Amino acid sequence: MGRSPSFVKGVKKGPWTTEEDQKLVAYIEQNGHGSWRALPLKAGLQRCGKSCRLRWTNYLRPDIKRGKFSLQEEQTIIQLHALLGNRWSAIATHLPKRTDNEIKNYWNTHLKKRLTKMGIDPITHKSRTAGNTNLSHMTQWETARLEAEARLVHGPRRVSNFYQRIHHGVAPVSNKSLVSSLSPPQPPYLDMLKAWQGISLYKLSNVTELAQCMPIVNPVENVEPLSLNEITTEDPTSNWKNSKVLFNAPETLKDEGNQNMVEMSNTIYEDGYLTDALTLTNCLRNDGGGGGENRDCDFEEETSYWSNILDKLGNNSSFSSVF
DNA sequence: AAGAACATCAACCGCTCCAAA
DNA sequence: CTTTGGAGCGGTTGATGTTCT
Repeated sequence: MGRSPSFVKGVKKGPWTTEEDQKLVAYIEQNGHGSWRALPLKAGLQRCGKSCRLRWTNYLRPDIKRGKFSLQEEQTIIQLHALLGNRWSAIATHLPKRTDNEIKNYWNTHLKKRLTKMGIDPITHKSRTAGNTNLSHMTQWETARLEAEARLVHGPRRVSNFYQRIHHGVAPVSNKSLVSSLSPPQPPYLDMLKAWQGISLYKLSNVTELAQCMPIVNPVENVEPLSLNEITTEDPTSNWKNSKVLFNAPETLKDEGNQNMVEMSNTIYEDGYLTDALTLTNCLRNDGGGGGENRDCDFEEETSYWSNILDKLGNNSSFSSVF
């Protein structure tokens, strides 16, 4: 694999030999990489600094996990891709020991094809059939989602259900699309996604920061479920900052026509910071909206609702500190 | 068995970002 | 404020491996 070696101005290209690898590893272990540009000369390599950096970060680094991606890793990639698009480095920050290059390759060679096969657009993460008919498009969408899950999930599930939820909405792939995706009226339960979009637009300078507070943390096994309604606090931010177990409440959401019931099961997470977009949404709603309840409202009402929330965020220092 | 077609993934290229001068 | 250069990112390439016909 790789490319055939070529020599330009004494700089070697193409696949690395074992000897070159050994030289690079030995040098970095002893001296650190320092300036990549200066490294090849010091390490006795006829490579450019860029090539050395790439070889080290994508292959030789000791903290790299190689081999097959686990189911959880796959789901994490899909979730994050739905939110971040092709921001591989940001996605890689949530997959310990995996490199952005590896994730990118895995997406292009496996996951993208798999989603396409399932009838899901790998760019928007929306069902390709959803817009083609006026017949219950959410039903089709849900069918595609369930089919996707059935194929993706082969064992017991205890992973974030953010994937499920985000598939009901627009998957932003850039800051620009984040902005535009806020404009059109959407089904009320898209508010989970809107929460993230709103925060990213108002509180974060870039999407990478958003990724860093994504709900991808270690699930806690064997913890008794809490009712979503048990999460009540005057200061919602302190709730999810300090709580260990946030919720594990089964929730039923209705689609926009109130015709199809969609069962959603939330997952318990353990962490000291924000763990789930729905938790955020529901905590913020304890000001009278009621946690997790279905809300039928028009776009204007939604806009006003989110303006209030964003005002609240702006006045809350502990919230800001999380980000 | 052999060639074609497809899949995989290490590595390169060109671009952007950002800190330092 | 502008310029410069290093580092990093995402898209793409192409050699090699695998499957299909």
